[in-house]
Amino acid sequence: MLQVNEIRANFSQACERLNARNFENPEEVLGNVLKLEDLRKQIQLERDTLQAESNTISKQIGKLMQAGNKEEAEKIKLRTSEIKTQVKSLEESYSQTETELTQILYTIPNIPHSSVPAGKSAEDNEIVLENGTVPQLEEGNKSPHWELIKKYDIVDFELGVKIAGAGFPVYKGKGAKMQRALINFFLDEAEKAGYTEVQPPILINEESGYATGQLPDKEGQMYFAQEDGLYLIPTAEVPITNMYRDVILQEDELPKKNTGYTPCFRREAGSWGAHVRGLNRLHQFDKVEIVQVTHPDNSYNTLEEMSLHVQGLLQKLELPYRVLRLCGGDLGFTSALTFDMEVYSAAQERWLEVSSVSNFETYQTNRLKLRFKNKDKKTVLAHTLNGSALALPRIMAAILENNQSENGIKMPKALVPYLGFDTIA
RNA sequence: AGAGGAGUGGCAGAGUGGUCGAAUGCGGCGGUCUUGAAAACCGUUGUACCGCGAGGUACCGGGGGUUCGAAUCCCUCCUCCUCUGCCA
Repeated sequence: MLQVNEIRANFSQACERLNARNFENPEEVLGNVLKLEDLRKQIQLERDTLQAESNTISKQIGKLMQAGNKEEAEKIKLRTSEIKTQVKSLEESYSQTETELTQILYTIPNIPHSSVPAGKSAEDNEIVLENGTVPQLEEGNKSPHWELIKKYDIVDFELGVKIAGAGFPVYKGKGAKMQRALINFFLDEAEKAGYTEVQPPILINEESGYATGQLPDKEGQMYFAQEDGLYLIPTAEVPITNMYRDVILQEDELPKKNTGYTPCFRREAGSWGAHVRGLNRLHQFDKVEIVQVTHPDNSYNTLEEMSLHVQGLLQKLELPYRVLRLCGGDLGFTSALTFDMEVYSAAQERWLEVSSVSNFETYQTNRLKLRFKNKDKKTVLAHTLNGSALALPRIMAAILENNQSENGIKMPKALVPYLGFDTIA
């Protein structure tokens, strides 16, 4: 959620940046925010003044009662009942105004960083760099992963359909082992990079969903357990970042670095099509996430650091990849700047997104009330960042496709100690 | 899941209708003393919002109510502890 005082201080700049992500009528919407806040302040002033008077009178009544002067006390009581009705109605318009204000703020996405290119869709994303060589597969060994997993019997979609439904694969044998190996590899690498591992709940309450911005924006994309009012997490970002909700840190405690492995659940309603075969898009998948809470001055250095960490993983897995700077139209609702990492999937002959590394600046911390005490002992909002490091299914798809040959599928060296085998044949 | 008990400032813990934003202790911060440290002593020490300021308002698990006035009384929800039951 944007900070109103920031909107006020940088109004035209905010409007201009929101245009970069195709937000409609920023002037009108942000203007409304300011108007509503002014109104809120005005109502508060009125209410507080009346309340102050009422408090004073109440104290007088207390003294009179103690002195035994009941008559005088009854007399001034009249005024307080008058105040009471006024305060009550002011109270109502206050909370109404405040609700209206937050409702609007919930609909406003984060303001894109100045480096975010304007653009409508993924096609306008900027390619920052490409790394690694795209393998040339020989004819006859150019199968997409959905054929390979059948051939070697390592992932079974039909079985998943029987148990749950489409998009819930069953990993079997070496396929299951690959999952476990990747999770351990990613967690170990994150730990080496200074992240503390956590295992959070994978169901979250409504408050957590609002705090990191999945609600109300992505309501329909999360599975919901009606009976208990809990959502299945779409990413570990939600529970991990929410560990710091309502927390005031000391400046020297920053940065906070956490990593966690969780399953992730996405309903992805209506997004089934040609490009979502096999492991490309699932309702349930595994992911290791990295999350940082930083000083506002450092968050963009941290974003770079996190991006390099993810790239390091891809290099160790010997996967060709590229890094994209997302354009305004493709930028997530809560993000100020996002880099996507895509690996090349040699049989599908296309790039697959495997990680998204984002800086949310204060957009999340404002809702989280995640702050720190700076050197001047002032309490200020921290910045949050997170990134996938990494999401498993598409990594698995790319490893399978890129390393296939007539002798089977060769595993990346870095993974062999975790797997206990070097080939799937 | 049932019965009982409890939720107060960083922590411990008092307060059961009026001057309580809240005693006291510990911790933290500043100072005196000391070559330095410890001890001792003195002072200070929550958050948010409104106001140019003086200052004001709200917050004692969350929400609602009674009252001129609520940490204190009532309702409701949540959490924790103890016992019983169930269970990976």
